[in-house]
Amino acid sequence: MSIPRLLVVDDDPEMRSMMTQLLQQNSFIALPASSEREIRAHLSNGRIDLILLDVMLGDENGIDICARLRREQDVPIILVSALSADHQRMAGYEVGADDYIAKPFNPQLMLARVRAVMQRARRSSSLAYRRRTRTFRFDGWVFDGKRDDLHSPEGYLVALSQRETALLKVLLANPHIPLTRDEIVTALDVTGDSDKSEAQGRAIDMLVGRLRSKIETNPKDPQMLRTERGVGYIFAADISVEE
Amino acid sequence: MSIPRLLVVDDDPEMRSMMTQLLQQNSFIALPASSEREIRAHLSNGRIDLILLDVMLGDENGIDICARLRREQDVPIILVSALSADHQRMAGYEVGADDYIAKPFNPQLMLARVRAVMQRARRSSSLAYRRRTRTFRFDGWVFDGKRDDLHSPEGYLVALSQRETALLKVLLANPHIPLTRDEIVTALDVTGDSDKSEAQGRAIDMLVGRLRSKIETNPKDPQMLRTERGVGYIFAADISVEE
DNA sequence: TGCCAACGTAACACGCTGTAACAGAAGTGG
DNA sequence: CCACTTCTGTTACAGCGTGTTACGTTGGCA
Repeated sequence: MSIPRLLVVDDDPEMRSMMTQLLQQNSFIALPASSEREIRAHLSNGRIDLILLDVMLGDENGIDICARLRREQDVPIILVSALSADHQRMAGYEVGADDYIAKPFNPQLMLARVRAVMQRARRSSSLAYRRRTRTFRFDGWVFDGKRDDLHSPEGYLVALSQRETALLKVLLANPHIPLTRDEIVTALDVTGDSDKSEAQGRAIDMLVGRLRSKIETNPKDPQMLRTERGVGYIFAADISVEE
Repeated sequence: MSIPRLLVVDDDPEMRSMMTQLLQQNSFIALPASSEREIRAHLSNGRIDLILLDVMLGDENGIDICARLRREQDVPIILVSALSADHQRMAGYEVGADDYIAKPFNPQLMLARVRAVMQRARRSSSLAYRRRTRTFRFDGWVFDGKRDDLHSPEGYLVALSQRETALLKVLLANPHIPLTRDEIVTALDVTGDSDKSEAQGRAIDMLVGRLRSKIETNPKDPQMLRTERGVGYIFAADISVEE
Protein backbone atom coordinates (compact mmCIF):
# COMPACT_ATOMS: atom_id res chain seq x y z
CA MET A 1 0.00 0.00 0.00
CA SER A 2 1.02 3.56 0.10
CA ILE A 3 3.91 4.68 2.28
CA PRO A 4 2.91 5.85 5.78
CA ARG A 5 3.51 9.53 6.45
CA LEU A 6 4.59 10.35 10.01
CA LEU A 7 5.08 13.66 11.71
CA VAL A 8 8.07 13.82 14.06
CA VAL A 9 7.59 16.63 16.56
CA ASP A 10 10.56 17.48 18.76
CA ASP A 11 12.29 20.75 19.52
CA ASP A 12 15.71 19.15 19.76
CA PRO A 13 17.10 19.12 16.20
CA GLU A 14 19.42 16.24 16.94
CA MET A 15 16.67 14.03 18.33
CA ARG A 16 14.43 14.99 15.44
CA SER A 17 16.91 14.07 12.77
CA MET A 18 17.79 10.85 14.54
CA MET A 19 14.13 9.85 14.55
CA THR A 20 13.39 10.95 11.00
CA GLN A 21 16.42 9.08 9.73
CA LEU A 22 15.47 5.96 11.62
CA LEU A 23 11.97 6.10 10.21
CA GLN A 24 13.09 6.84 6.68
CA GLN A 25 15.48 3.91 6.78
CA ASN A 26 12.48 1.78 7.61
CA SER A 27 10.28 2.83 4.71
CA PHE A 28 8.31 5.59 6.33
CA ILE A 29 8.02 9.15 5.20
CA ALA A 30 9.05 11.24 8.21
CA LEU A 31 8.22 14.92 8.27
CA PRO A 32 9.91 17.08 10.90
CA ALA A 33 8.05 19.67 12.97
CA SER A 34 8.66 21.47 16.22
CA SER A 35 5.53 23.40 17.18
CA GLU A 36 1.76 23.10 17.31
CA ARG A 37 1.51 25.55 14.45
CA GLU A 38 3.70 23.40 12.25
CA ILE A 39 1.64 20.35 13.16
CA ARG A 40 -1.55 22.13 12.19
CA ALA A 41 0.03 23.34 8.98
CA HIS A 42 0.88 19.75 8.06
CA LEU A 43 -2.53 18.41 9.02
CA SER A 44 -4.28 21.01 6.92
CA ASN A 45 -2.03 20.39 3.98
CA GLY A 46 -1.72 16.66 3.53
CA ARG A 47 -2.40 13.21 4.86
CA ILE A 48 -0.65 12.37 8.14
CA ASP A 49 -0.89 8.78 9.36
CA LEU A 50 0.65 9.21 12.79
CA ILE A 51 2.22 11.88 14.98
CA LEU A 52 5.21 11.19 17.22
CA LEU A 53 4.88 14.00 19.71
CA ASP A 54 7.52 14.98 22.25
CA VAL A 55 6.01 16.07 25.55
CA MET A 56 8.49 18.82 26.41
CA LEU A 57 8.67 21.32 23.57
CA GLY A 58 10.34 24.42 24.95
CA ASP A 59 7.48 26.66 25.94
CA GLU A 60 4.80 24.40 24.49
CA ASN A 61 3.51 21.18 26.01
CA GLY A 62 2.88 17.97 24.11
CA ILE A 63 0.11 16.88 26.47
CA ASP A 64 -1.90 20.04 25.87
CA ILE A 65 -1.29 19.86 22.13
CA CYS A 66 -2.46 16.26 22.12
CA ALA A 67 -5.60 17.17 24.03
CA ARG A 68 -6.47 19.95 21.59
CA LEU A 69 -5.77 17.84 18.50
CA ARG A 70 -7.89 14.98 19.85
CA ARG A 71 -10.90 17.25 20.13
CA GLU A 72 -10.73 17.88 16.39
CA GLN A 73 -8.92 14.97 14.79
CA ASP A 74 -8.69 11.21 14.85
CA VAL A 75 -5.05 11.12 13.84
CA PRO A 76 -3.04 8.54 15.83
CA ILE A 77 -0.68 10.17 18.33
CA ILE A 78 2.23 8.58 20.18
CA LEU A 79 3.70 10.68 22.96
CA VAL A 80 7.45 10.53 23.48
CA SER A 81 9.06 11.81 26.64
CA ALA A 82 11.90 11.59 29.11
CA LEU A 83 9.21 11.89 31.80
CA SER A 84 8.48 8.27 32.49
CA ALA A 85 6.75 8.25 35.85
CA ASP A 86 3.42 6.46 35.93
CA HIS A 87 1.37 9.58 36.63
CA GLN A 88 3.00 11.29 33.67
CA ARG A 89 2.24 8.37 31.39
CA MET A 90 -1.34 8.34 32.60
CA ALA A 91 -1.70 12.03 31.90
CA GLY A 92 -0.72 11.18 28.32
CA TYR A 93 -3.26 8.41 27.95
CA GLU A 94 -5.86 10.62 29.59
CA VAL A 95 -5.71 13.18 26.78
CA GLY A 96 -6.19 10.49 24.17
CA ALA A 97 -2.68 9.46 23.20
CA ASP A 98 -2.49 6.03 21.59
CA ASP A 99 0.80 5.16 23.21
CA TYR A 100 3.47 6.70 25.43
CA ILE A 101 7.13 5.92 24.78
CA ALA A 102 9.80 6.81 27.35
CA LYS A 103 13.11 8.31 26.28
CA PRO A 104 15.66 6.95 25.76
CA PHE A 105 14.04 4.19 23.74
CA ASN A 106 15.16 1.18 21.81
CA PRO A 107 14.78 2.20 18.14
CA GLN A 108 13.49 -1.16 17.01
CA LEU A 109 10.95 -1.25 19.82
CA MET A 110 9.83 2.25 18.90
CA LEU A 111 9.29 1.13 15.31
CA ALA A 112 7.33 -1.88 16.51
CA ARG A 113 5.02 0.31 18.60
CA VAL A 114 4.53 2.75 15.71
CA ARG A 115 3.55 -0.14 13.49
CA ALA A 116 1.20 -1.53 16.12
CA VAL A 117 -0.72 1.74 16.47
CA MET A 118 -0.85 2.29 12.73
CA GLN A 119 -2.07 -1.20 12.10
CA ARG A 120 -4.87 -0.66 14.57
CA ALA A 121 -5.74 2.67 12.97
CA ARG A 122 -5.27 1.66 9.34
CA ARG A 123 -8.81 1.90 8.13
CA SER A 124 -9.74 5.32 9.38
CA SER A 125 -7.74 7.21 6.78
CA SER A 126 -10.55 8.09 4.39
CA LEU A 127 -12.64 9.46 7.24
CA ALA A 128 -9.73 11.61 8.30
CA TYR A 129 -9.47 12.96 4.79
CA ARG A 130 -13.07 14.02 4.61
CA ARG A 131 -12.74 15.82 7.90
CA ARG A 132 -9.89 17.86 6.46
CA THR A 133 -11.81 19.20 3.49
CA ARG A 134 -13.48 22.26 4.84
CA THR A 135 -14.93 25.21 2.95
CA PHE A 136 -13.45 28.64 3.63
CA ARG A 137 -15.05 32.00 2.84
CA PHE A 138 -13.21 35.31 2.95
CA ASP A 139 -13.98 38.65 1.44
CA GLY A 140 -16.48 37.22 -1.03
CA TRP A 141 -14.22 34.39 -2.11
CA VAL A 142 -15.21 30.77 -1.64
CA PHE A 143 -12.58 28.07 -1.34
CA ASP A 144 -13.68 24.45 -1.30
CA GLY A 145 -10.80 22.50 0.23
CA LYS A 146 -11.56 19.54 -2.01
CA ARG A 147 -10.86 21.41 -5.22
CA ASP A 148 -7.89 23.10 -6.84
CA ASP A 149 -9.69 26.33 -7.59
CA LEU A 150 -11.78 29.01 -5.95
CA HIS A 151 -14.79 31.19 -6.71
CA SER A 152 -14.18 34.90 -6.96
CA PRO A 153 -16.63 37.44 -5.52
CA GLU A 154 -17.68 38.19 -9.10
CA GLY A 155 -18.45 34.54 -9.79
CA TYR A 156 -15.40 33.67 -11.84
CA LEU A 157 -13.63 30.38 -11.24
CA VAL A 158 -9.93 30.88 -10.65
CA ALA A 159 -7.74 27.82 -11.21
CA LEU A 160 -4.93 27.23 -8.76
CA SER A 161 -1.96 24.94 -9.08
CA GLN A 162 -1.63 22.21 -6.46
CA ARG A 163 1.12 24.06 -4.72
CA GLU A 164 -0.85 27.28 -4.63
CA THR A 165 -3.78 25.35 -3.20
CA ALA A 166 -1.54 23.85 -0.54
CA LEU A 167 -0.15 27.26 0.36
CA LEU A 168 -3.62 28.69 0.68
CA LYS A 169 -4.69 25.84 2.95
CA VAL A 170 -1.69 26.34 5.20
CA LEU A 171 -2.34 30.04 5.56
CA LEU A 172 -6.08 29.60 6.05
CA ALA A 173 -5.49 26.96 8.69
CA ASN A 174 -3.46 29.46 10.71
CA PRO A 175 -5.62 32.57 10.57
CA HIS A 176 -4.00 35.84 11.59
CA ILE A 177 -0.75 34.14 12.54
CA PRO A 178 2.37 35.10 10.64
CA LEU A 179 4.10 32.00 9.25
CA THR A 180 7.80 31.97 8.57
CA ARG A 181 9.11 30.71 5.25
CA ASP A 182 10.58 27.72 7.02
CA GLU A 183 7.26 26.79 8.53
CA ILE A 184 5.57 27.05 5.18
CA VAL A 185 8.26 25.07 3.41
CA THR A 186 8.09 22.40 6.09
CA ALA A 187 4.34 22.19 5.77
CA LEU A 188 4.41 22.02 1.98
CA ASP A 189 7.20 19.48 1.91
CA VAL A 190 5.42 16.33 0.90
CA THR A 191 8.55 14.41 -0.02
CA GLY A 192 9.71 13.63 3.49
CA ASP A 193 13.17 14.59 2.25
CA SER A 194 14.12 16.83 5.14
CA ASP A 195 17.32 17.93 3.42
CA LYS A 196 15.34 19.57 0.64
CA SER A 197 13.74 22.01 3.04
CA GLU A 198 16.93 24.01 3.28
CA ALA A 199 17.65 24.45 -0.41
CA GLN A 200 14.40 26.21 -1.10
CA GLY A 201 15.79 29.65 -1.90
CA ARG A 202 13.04 32.12 -2.71
CA ALA A 203 10.49 29.59 -3.90
CA ILE A 204 7.96 30.61 -1.28
CA ASP A 205 8.15 34.26 -2.29
CA MET A 206 7.43 33.26 -5.87
CA LEU A 207 4.56 31.07 -4.78
CA VAL A 208 3.04 33.88 -2.73
CA GLY A 209 3.52 36.28 -5.60
CA ARG A 210 1.78 33.99 -8.03
CA LEU A 211 -1.10 33.40 -5.66
CA ARG A 212 -1.40 37.14 -5.10
CA SER A 213 -1.61 37.79 -8.81
CA LYS A 214 -4.58 35.43 -8.91
CA ILE A 215 -6.60 36.53 -5.91
CA GLU A 216 -5.59 40.07 -4.96
CA THR A 217 -7.49 42.89 -6.64
CA ASN A 218 -4.29 44.89 -6.68
CA PRO A 219 -1.32 42.55 -6.29
CA LYS A 220 0.98 45.50 -5.70
CA ASP A 221 -0.95 46.38 -2.56
CA PRO A 222 -2.02 43.02 -1.12
CA GLN A 223 -4.92 43.08 1.33
CA MET A 224 -5.22 39.39 2.16
CA LEU A 225 -1.79 37.83 1.62
CA ARG A 226 0.20 40.28 3.67
CA THR A 227 3.95 40.33 4.18
CA GLU A 228 5.33 40.44 7.69
CA ARG A 229 8.69 41.95 7.02
CA GLY A 230 11.53 39.96 8.56
CA VAL A 231 9.14 37.15 9.47
CA GLY A 232 7.10 35.71 6.66
CA TYR A 233 3.51 35.84 5.46
CA ILE A 234 0.09 36.06 7.02
CA PHE A 235 -3.48 35.73 5.79
CA ALA A 236 -5.14 38.89 7.02
CA ALA A 237 -8.76 38.69 5.81
CA ASP A 238 -11.68 37.59 7.94
CA ILE A 239 -12.25 33.90 7.39
CA SER A 240 -15.31 31.82 8.02
CA VAL A 241 -15.10 28.06 7.97
CA GLU A 242 -17.82 25.50 7.31
CA GLU A 243 -18.22 21.85 8.22
CA MET B 1 -22.02 2.50 23.80
CA SER B 2 -22.50 -0.64 25.83
CA ILE B 3 -20.16 -1.80 28.57
CA PRO B 4 -16.87 -3.11 27.17
CA ARG B 5 -16.37 -6.85 27.52
CA LEU B 6 -12.79 -7.88 28.19
CA LEU B 7 -11.21 -11.31 28.31
CA VAL B 8 -8.58 -11.78 31.01
CA VAL B 9 -6.31 -14.69 30.13
CA ASP B 10 -3.89 -15.84 32.80
CA ASP B 11 -3.13 -19.23 34.27
CA ASP B 12 -2.43 -17.86 37.73
CA PRO B 13 -5.79 -17.73 39.52
CA GLU B 14 -4.66 -15.04 41.90
CA MET B 15 -3.47 -12.75 39.15
CA ARG B 16 -6.61 -13.43 37.17
CA SER B 17 -8.96 -12.47 39.96
CA MET B 18 -6.91 -9.40 40.81
CA MET B 19 -7.23 -8.19 37.23
CA THR B 20 -10.89 -9.04 36.79
CA GLN B 21 -11.75 -7.28 40.05
CA LEU B 22 -9.79 -4.22 39.04
CA LEU B 23 -11.55 -4.09 35.71
CA GLN B 24 -14.99 -4.66 37.16
CA GLN B 25 -14.47 -1.86 39.66
CA ASN B 26 -13.83 0.36 36.69
CA SER B 27 -16.96 -0.39 34.72
CA PHE B 28 -15.74 -3.16 32.49
CA ILE B 29 -17.11 -6.64 32.15
CA ALA B 30 -14.14 -8.94 32.76
CA LEU B 31 -14.35 -12.57 31.71
CA PRO B 32 -11.68 -14.97 32.97
CA ALA B 33 -9.98 -17.54 30.80
CA SER B 34 -6.79 -19.56 30.94
CA SER B 35 -6.28 -21.33 27.64
CA GLU B 36 -6.58 -20.82 23.89
CA ARG B 37 -9.60 -23.12 23.87
CA GLU B 38 -11.42 -20.93 26.37
CA ILE B 39 -10.54 -17.82 24.40
CA ARG B 40 -11.97 -19.31 21.24
CA ALA B 41 -15.06 -20.42 23.08
CA HIS B 42 -15.67 -16.87 24.25
CA LEU B 43 -14.96 -15.36 20.84
CA SER B 44 -17.43 -17.62 19.12
CA ASN B 45 -20.03 -17.17 21.85
CA GLY B 46 -20.29 -13.43 22.19
CA ARG B 47 -18.76 -10.05 21.63
CA ILE B 48 -15.26 -9.49 23.05
CA ASP B 49 -13.88 -5.97 22.85
CA LEU B 50 -10.35 -6.65 24.02
CA ILE B 51 -8.17 -9.52 25.22
CA LEU B 52 -5.61 -9.16 28.00
CA LEU B 53 -3.34 -12.07 27.26
CA ASP B 54 -0.61 -13.33 29.54
CA VAL B 55 2.48 -14.52 27.67
CA MET B 56 3.42 -17.46 29.90
CA LEU B 57 0.47 -19.81 30.22
CA GLY B 58 1.81 -23.06 31.55
CA ASP B 59 2.39 -25.19 28.49
CA GLU B 60 0.81 -22.69 26.11
CA ASN B 61 2.39 -19.48 24.86
CA GLY B 62 0.62 -16.14 24.60
CA ILE B 63 2.76 -15.01 21.68
CA ASP B 64 1.77 -18.00 19.57
CA ILE B 65 -1.86 -17.67 20.54
CA CYS B 66 -1.80 -14.00 19.60
CA ALA B 67 -0.24 -14.82 16.23
CA ARG B 68 -2.92 -17.39 15.49
CA LEU B 69 -5.80 -15.16 16.59
CA ARG B 70 -4.51 -12.28 14.52
CA ARG B 71 -4.63 -14.35 11.38
CA GLU B 72 -8.34 -14.81 11.85
CA GLN B 73 -9.60 -11.92 13.96
CA ASP B 74 -9.21 -8.22 14.36
CA VAL B 75 -9.92 -8.23 18.08
CA PRO B 76 -7.61 -5.92 20.07
CA ILE B 77 -5.02 -7.84 22.08
CA ILE B 78 -2.80 -6.55 24.88
CA LEU B 79 -0.03 -8.89 25.93
CA VAL B 80 0.87 -8.99 29.62
CA SER B 81 4.09 -10.52 30.81
CA ALA B 82 6.85 -10.60 33.39
CA LEU B 83 9.23 -10.88 30.43
CA SER B 84 10.02 -7.26 29.83
CA ALA B 85 13.21 -7.30 27.77
CA ASP B 86 13.06 -5.33 24.55
CA HIS B 87 13.35 -8.38 22.29
CA GLN B 88 10.49 -10.04 24.14
CA ARG B 89 8.31 -6.96 23.76
CA MET B 90 9.17 -6.76 20.08
CA ALA B 91 8.22 -10.37 19.59
CA GLY B 92 4.83 -9.41 20.96
CA TYR B 93 4.36 -6.45 18.63
CA GLU B 94 5.62 -8.60 15.76
CA VAL B 95 2.72 -11.01 16.07
CA GLY B 96 0.24 -8.13 15.97
CA ALA B 97 -0.33 -7.26 19.61
CA ASP B 98 -1.72 -3.77 20.15
CA ASP B 99 0.28 -3.19 23.33
CA TYR B 100 2.63 -5.01 25.67
CA ILE B 101 2.42 -4.42 29.42
CA ALA B 102 5.17 -5.61 31.75
CA LYS B 103 4.36 -7.23 35.08
CA PRO B 104 4.18 -5.99 37.73
CA PHE B 105 2.17 -3.05 36.50
CA ASN B 106 0.52 0.02 37.96
CA PRO B 107 -3.20 -0.81 37.92
CA GLN B 108 -4.25 2.68 36.91
CA LEU B 109 -1.71 2.78 34.10
CA MET B 110 -2.93 -0.60 32.88
CA LEU B 111 -6.49 0.72 32.77
CA ALA B 112 -5.31 3.79 30.86
CA ARG B 113 -3.62 1.61 28.25
CA VAL B 114 -6.65 -0.62 27.93
CA ARG B 115 -8.80 2.45 27.32
CA ALA B 116 -6.31 3.84 24.77
CA VAL B 117 -6.33 0.67 22.68
CA MET B 118 -10.10 0.36 22.85
CA GLN B 119 -10.59 3.95 21.82
CA ARG B 120 -8.31 3.52 18.83
CA ALA B 121 -10.16 0.36 17.85
CA ARG B 122 -13.54 2.05 18.11
CA ARG B 123 -12.44 5.05 16.10
CA SER B 124 -11.18 2.80 13.37
CA SER B 125 -13.76 0.06 13.27
CA SER B 126 -16.39 1.98 11.34
CA LEU B 127 -14.72 1.33 8.05
CA ALA B 128 -13.68 -2.23 8.67
CA TYR B 129 -16.55 -3.51 6.56
CA ARG B 130 -14.96 -2.16 3.42
CA ARG B 131 -12.66 -5.15 3.25
CA ARG B 132 -15.18 -7.37 1.53
CA THR B 133 -17.05 -4.83 -0.54
CA ARG B 134 -18.07 -5.20 -4.11
CA THR B 135 -20.03 -2.32 -5.65
CA PHE B 136 -18.64 1.21 -5.66
CA ARG B 137 -20.63 4.40 -6.24
CA PHE B 138 -19.07 7.78 -6.85
CA ASP B 139 -20.44 10.93 -8.32
CA GLY B 140 -23.40 9.16 -9.92
CA TRP B 141 -21.30 6.38 -11.41
CA VAL B 142 -21.83 2.76 -10.42
CA PHE B 143 -19.00 0.26 -10.67
CA ASP B 144 -19.68 -3.39 -10.05
CA GLY B 145 -16.29 -4.91 -9.23
CA LYS B 146 -17.31 -8.15 -10.92
CA ARG B 147 -17.75 -6.56 -14.35
CA ASP B 148 -15.51 -4.83 -16.89
CA ASP B 149 -17.77 -1.84 -17.32
CA LEU B 150 -19.55 0.83 -15.37
CA HIS B 151 -22.82 2.75 -15.43
CA SER B 152 -22.61 6.46 -16.09
CA PRO B 153 -24.77 8.97 -14.21
CA GLU B 154 -26.81 9.34 -17.42
CA GLY B 155 -27.42 5.61 -17.63
CA TYR B 156 -24.96 4.74 -20.37
CA LEU B 157 -22.85 1.62 -20.04
CA VAL B 158 -19.17 2.40 -20.52
CA ALA B 159 -16.94 -0.53 -21.44
CA LEU B 160 -13.54 -0.75 -19.79
CA SER B 161 -10.57 -2.85 -20.78
CA GLN B 162 -9.20 -5.35 -18.27
CA ARG B 163 -6.35 -3.09 -17.37
CA GLU B 164 -8.55 -0.05 -16.97
CA THR B 165 -10.80 -2.04 -14.67
CA ALA B 166 -7.83 -3.15 -12.62
CA LEU B 167 -6.56 0.41 -12.35
CA LEU B 168 -9.94 1.64 -11.19
CA LYS B 169 -10.10 -1.07 -8.55
CA VAL B 170 -6.66 -0.20 -7.23
CA LEU B 171 -7.53 3.45 -6.93
CA LEU B 172 -10.96 2.79 -5.41
CA ALA B 173 -9.46 0.43 -2.88
CA ASN B 174 -7.19 3.22 -1.63
CA PRO B 175 -9.59 6.11 -1.27
CA HIS B 176 -8.00 9.53 -1.05
CA ILE B 177 -4.48 8.15 -0.85
CA PRO B 178 -2.03 9.14 -3.56
CA LEU B 179 -0.49 6.09 -5.22
CA THR B 180 2.88 6.23 -6.92
CA ARG B 181 3.30 4.77 -10.37
CA ASP B 182 5.41 2.02 -8.85
CA GLU B 183 2.70 1.14 -6.39
CA ILE B 184 0.12 1.02 -9.15
CA VAL B 185 2.32 -1.09 -11.39
CA THR B 186 2.99 -3.46 -8.52
CA ALA B 187 -0.69 -3.70 -7.71
CA LEU B 188 -1.65 -4.34 -11.34
CA ASP B 189 1.07 -6.90 -11.81
CA VAL B 190 -0.87 -9.92 -10.69
CA THR B 191 1.32 -12.27 -12.70
CA GLY B 192 4.21 -12.04 -10.27
CA ASP B 193 6.42 -11.30 -13.27
CA SER B 194 8.70 -8.95 -11.38
CA ASP B 195 10.84 -8.18 -14.44
CA LYS B 196 7.93 -6.49 -16.10
CA SER B 197 7.56 -3.95 -13.33
CA GLU B 198 10.71 -2.12 -14.32
CA ALA B 199 10.13 -1.70 -18.05
CA GLN B 200 6.86 0.10 -17.61
CA GLY B 201 7.87 3.50 -18.92
CA ARG B 202 4.84 5.76 -19.12
CA ALA B 203 2.27 3.03 -19.45
CA ILE B 204 0.49 4.12 -16.27
CA ASP B 205 0.14 7.67 -17.55
CA MET B 206 -1.44 6.36 -20.74
CA LEU B 207 -3.73 4.07 -18.79
CA VAL B 208 -4.86 6.93 -16.58
CA GLY B 209 -5.34 9.15 -19.60
CA ARG B 210 -7.52 6.58 -21.33
CA LEU B 211 -9.60 5.95 -18.24
CA ARG B 212 -10.02 9.69 -17.82
CA SER B 213 -11.29 10.05 -21.37
CA LYS B 214 -13.97 7.50 -20.54
CA ILE B 215 -15.20 8.66 -17.15
CA GLU B 216 -14.27 12.30 -16.69
CA THR B 217 -16.77 14.89 -17.93
CA ASN B 218 -13.88 17.10 -18.97
CA PRO B 219 -10.74 14.96 -19.26
CA LYS B 220 -8.61 18.11 -19.47
CA ASP B 221 -9.71 19.09 -15.97
CA PRO B 222 -10.10 15.80 -14.14
CA GLN B 223 -12.14 15.85 -10.93
CA MET B 224 -11.94 12.23 -9.93
CA LEU B 225 -8.68 10.84 -11.31
CA ARG B 226 -6.41 13.53 -10.01
CA THR B 227 -2.67 13.90 -10.55
CA GLU B 228 -0.38 14.39 -7.59
CA ARG B 229 2.55 16.05 -9.26
CA GLY B 230 5.85 14.31 -8.56
CA VAL B 231 4.02 11.50 -6.82
CA GLY B 232 1.38 9.71 -8.81
CA TYR B 233 -2.40 9.50 -8.96
CA ILE B 234 -5.27 9.63 -6.52
CA PHE B 235 -9.01 8.99 -6.72
CA ALA B 236 -10.51 12.12 -5.23
CA ALA B 237 -14.30 11.65 -5.42
CA ASP B 238 -16.42 10.55 -2.48
CA ILE B 239 -16.89 6.82 -2.70
CA SER B 240 -19.60 4.70 -1.18
CA VAL B 241 -19.31 0.95 -1.07
CA GLU B 242 -21.95 -1.76 -0.87
CA GLU B 243 -22.11 -5.40 0.19
C1' DT C 1 20.36 61.40 3.63
C1' DG C 2 22.72 56.97 2.50
C1' DC C 3 23.16 52.19 3.47
C1' DC C 4 21.70 47.53 3.61
C1' DA C 5 18.80 43.74 4.13
C1' DA C 6 14.36 42.08 2.83
C1' DC C 7 11.12 41.69 -0.62
C1' DG C 8 8.69 41.62 -5.54
C1' DT C 9 8.94 39.82 -9.86
C1' DA C 10 10.52 39.13 -14.75
C1' DA C 11 13.03 35.86 -17.23
C1' DC C 12 14.79 31.61 -17.60
C1' DA C 13 15.67 26.53 -17.11
C1' DC C 14 14.30 22.17 -16.12
C1' DG C 15 11.54 18.37 -15.11
C1' DC C 16 6.92 16.35 -15.06
C1' DT C 17 2.72 15.36 -17.33
C1' DG C 18 -0.83 14.94 -21.23
C1' DT C 19 -1.50 13.09 -25.45
C1' DA C 20 -1.13 12.07 -30.46
C1' DA C 21 0.87 8.77 -33.30
C1' DC C 22 2.80 4.56 -33.89
C1' DA C 23 3.97 -0.47 -33.13
C1' DG C 24 3.52 -4.87 -31.22
C1' DA C 25 0.63 -8.26 -28.92
C1' DA C 26 -3.39 -10.73 -28.29
C1' DG C 27 -7.55 -12.16 -29.51
C1' DT C 28 -11.48 -13.31 -33.28
C1' DG C 29 -13.68 -15.01 -37.18
C1' DG C 30 -13.28 -16.72 -41.44
C1' DC D 1 -3.34 -19.50 -42.21
C1' DC D 2 -4.66 -14.60 -42.87
C1' DA D 3 -7.08 -10.20 -42.29
C1' DC D 4 -9.14 -7.50 -38.82
C1' DT D 5 -10.01 -5.50 -34.42
C1' DT D 6 -8.86 -4.33 -29.87
C1' DC D 7 -5.78 -3.60 -26.25
C1' DT D 8 -1.51 -1.96 -24.49
C1' DG D 9 3.20 -0.01 -24.24
C1' DT D 10 6.68 3.32 -26.45
C1' DT D 11 8.15 7.48 -28.34
C1' DA D 12 8.14 12.26 -29.28
C1' DC D 13 6.71 16.63 -28.60
C1' DA D 14 4.25 20.46 -26.52
C1' DG D 15 2.71 22.76 -22.43
C1' DC D 16 2.71 23.70 -17.71
C1' DG D 17 4.37 24.01 -12.92
C1' DT D 18 7.93 25.25 -10.09
C1' DG D 19 12.60 26.61 -8.41
C1' DT D 20 16.60 29.80 -9.44
C1' DT D 21 18.75 33.85 -10.72
C1' DA D 22 19.11 38.62 -11.35
C1' DC D 23 17.82 43.03 -10.75
C1' DG D 24 14.83 46.68 -9.21
C1' DT D 25 12.18 48.47 -5.22
C1' DT D 26 10.94 49.15 -0.50
C1' DG D 27 11.46 49.97 4.30
C1' DG D 28 14.00 50.43 8.47
C1' DC D 29 17.81 52.52 10.74
C1' DA D 30 21.90 55.24 11.76
